[in-house]
Amino acid sequence: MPSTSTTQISQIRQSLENQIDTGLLLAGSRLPSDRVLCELFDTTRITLKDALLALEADGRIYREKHKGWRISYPRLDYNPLYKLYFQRMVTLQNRVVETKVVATREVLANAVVTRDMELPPLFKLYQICRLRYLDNRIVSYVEHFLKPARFPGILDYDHSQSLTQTYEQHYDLHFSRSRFTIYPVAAYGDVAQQLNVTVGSPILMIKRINYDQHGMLVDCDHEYWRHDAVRIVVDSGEQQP
Amino acid sequence: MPSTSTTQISQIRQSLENQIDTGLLLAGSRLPSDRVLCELFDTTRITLKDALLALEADGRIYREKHKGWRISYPRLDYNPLYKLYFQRMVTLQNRVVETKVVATREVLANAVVTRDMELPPLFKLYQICRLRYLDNRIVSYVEHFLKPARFPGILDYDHSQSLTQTYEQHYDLHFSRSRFTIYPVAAYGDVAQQLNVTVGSPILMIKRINYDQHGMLVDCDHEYWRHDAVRIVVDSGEQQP
DNA sequence: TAGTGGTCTAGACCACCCA
DNA sequence: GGGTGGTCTAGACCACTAC
Repeated sequence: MPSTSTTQISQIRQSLENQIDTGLLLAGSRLPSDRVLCELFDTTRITLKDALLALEADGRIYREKHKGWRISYPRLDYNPLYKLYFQRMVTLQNRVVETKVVATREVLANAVVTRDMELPPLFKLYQICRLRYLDNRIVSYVEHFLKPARFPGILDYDHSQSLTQTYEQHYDLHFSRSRFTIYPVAAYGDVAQQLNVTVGSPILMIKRINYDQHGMLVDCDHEYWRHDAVRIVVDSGEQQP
Repeated sequence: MPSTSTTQISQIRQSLENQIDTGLLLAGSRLPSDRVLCELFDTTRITLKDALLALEADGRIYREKHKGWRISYPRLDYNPLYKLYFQRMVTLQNRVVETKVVATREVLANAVVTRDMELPPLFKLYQICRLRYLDNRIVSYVEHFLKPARFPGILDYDHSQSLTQTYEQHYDLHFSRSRFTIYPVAAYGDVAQQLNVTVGSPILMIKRINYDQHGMLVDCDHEYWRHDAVRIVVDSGEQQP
């Protein structure tokens, strides 16, 4: 049976968890300030923080920097085998997605991207950086890296809509296959800044390497997800729709 | 560009990260005790801990309860589309897996399992709990839930080998399809205890619901992975081997 | 038993958000 | 400018491991 640890940290966590489970604290609602919670549980800010961090790690609560803790929303199902525009996958779950472009530029491929995309050294790529909002809340920061030769002039298009759609309509490009690599990391630098989370917060990274209809590697994505916002769903033994 | 934050926490993190990246600290080697690190970085245990927690969240270091911090090993590639015995998937990556049975029993299905397995209320299941060791280190705690009618007498078998193999050899059962659901959670109760990690540590949960060759739902697994030990790899647009 | 990590206290100052 | 969260100090005791 689950051992009910009796540290203060566990007690505070269980108490808050209980309030969430029983619907006393609804998704999106804000927790009282940490000083108030300290009084409530008769403890110090550090102990309280440990309890909140555990709930954050479990995806039950989340925070935006300097804006307090809130109850997490249900996760979005992310199915890498569904060859739908991301937008459509979201719509099918009765949720609303919005995309904001934060940067489009030419960059030198870094070590990781060079290896992943099998590039020669000192290779220049197009980079498109975007933020994704789910039901009006930031959920992911995405960096696309494109081989320029395959996408002349693409930086001039509007990228607040589906990039996949731009590929199809303007570059006669259809993905034949993609390789997804998914693992937990922490938010540093740009990622922390763009997602507006504390440095070191837990993130679910989804890397994607895409091949066109001729089997050529054309681009790759780095998606950094708020780790409580998403859930990977994969059906084996079935063909994808 | 990645903004190099100048808090002590970030400085300590970057310093350690650098030592790891440059090979001065090798996978598996132990960090000095926290008191020593405090002296080294001229700071307090709490500040140091924040830096270590960030590195843990990023999967760069790990710990076993009361046994100090160590440098993480490369992640295992986990491909849900490969219909191999788990053991074979590991062997192909030149790594060694071992399984230890920690419990076999009959249990009442809890709310989550009842919903996931589409069971009536108050349903009894067989439960097999196992620990997986990768290269002699604990990496995951797995709970299997089996419908008893499909597996008469299975609790009497030896389960330190492949369960899939036991299914095939003794119950003429072959998986036709499986549904994987993967998301980050925190370690509580049994999970924390069995994995020997601090309550609230980050975990990657892999849920599996399995169907036999007649399309019947026969069992489900809850796999709790040390979140730095694994990496999900999915190829879309290809048939699985 | 010594040393380690885990928990906890009671404060402080700073950075940032919002009114 | 007041309140919030983020960072940081300088200690303490306890639980557990390894010897």
